[in-house]
Amino acid sequence: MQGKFDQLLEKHKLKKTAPRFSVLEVLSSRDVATSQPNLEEILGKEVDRVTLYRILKTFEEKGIIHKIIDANGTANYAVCHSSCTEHQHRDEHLHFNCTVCKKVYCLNDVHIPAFNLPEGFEASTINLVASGVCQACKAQL
Amino acid sequence: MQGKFDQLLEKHKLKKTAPRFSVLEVLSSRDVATSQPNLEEILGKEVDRVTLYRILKTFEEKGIIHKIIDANGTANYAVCHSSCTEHQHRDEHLHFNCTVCKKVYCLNDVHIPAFNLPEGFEASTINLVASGVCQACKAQL
DNA sequence: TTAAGTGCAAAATCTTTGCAAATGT
DNA sequence: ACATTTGCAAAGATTTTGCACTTAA
Repeated sequence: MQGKFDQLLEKHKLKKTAPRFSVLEVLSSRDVATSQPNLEEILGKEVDRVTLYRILKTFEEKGIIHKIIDANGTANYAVCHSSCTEHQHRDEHLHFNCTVCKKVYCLNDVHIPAFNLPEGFEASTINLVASGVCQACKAQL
Repeated sequence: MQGKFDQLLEKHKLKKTAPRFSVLEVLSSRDVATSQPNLEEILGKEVDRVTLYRILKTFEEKGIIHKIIDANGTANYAVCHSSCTEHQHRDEHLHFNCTVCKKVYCLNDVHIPAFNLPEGFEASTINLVASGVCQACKAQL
């Protein structure tokens, strides 16, 4: 299904280049968010490190992928699940950061419960990251 | 009230040095978390950058301060509000990251609501960061 | 053809490490 | 006096910038 990426890039008026396809392939082949260092490792041969920075930045601005900062401050990326646009990201679901395998799971089904902010505060984005041991890693203990 | 810091350092078997007092003074004089770059700026003359890294690391390990990674992946620090120990941090309250003034507020009064993790996942730490415009900044618009 | 995108080199930052000198107990 | 802690210098890592070359449209 190559056409999927074609459409995606077209939709955002981005040129269909080899490095961009590589990035999309890696990110969409995974059910978890991928850290930038990890991406570099995987794409090392095909995509220049600087190009990767620029692609990730562009994709994020266009709403194609979203960035999750994990507990260590490392950027992780995942293709946007629902309808992110250039103007508004909608990735307000729970992320789970496994401390053993370092994976960041996008738990799309768990929605963030409501809470009250003090008078005068207004939130535009909410980020909920839980850290602990994931399903898979716990099974191996 | 100099004695407060003295006690704090004694309690954790840390030597009472000038740089450490400086860090504690800055952090506790503020009701918001302070970013590391900001700390460097403030302490630039009195504390070496490397020393600052080490102090922050030590303090965090001892449970004297806690680290909040903001939406940009930058580390922010605040003195622990309640009873953090070397073994367990209890900073599971909401943080509010203002996109205008960049401050990170510790909203100790807003507790994180409960949510259900999928089978097999177990969270040891929870981090909830809301981004938006804070009280003070909104008033100035 | 030409604007957008890439890759390399190099600058600018940020973070860590090693070690001698200084400091608190 | 002795173990800790600091400050400097230097290595390592990360991120950004500039610019010539390449490529998709």
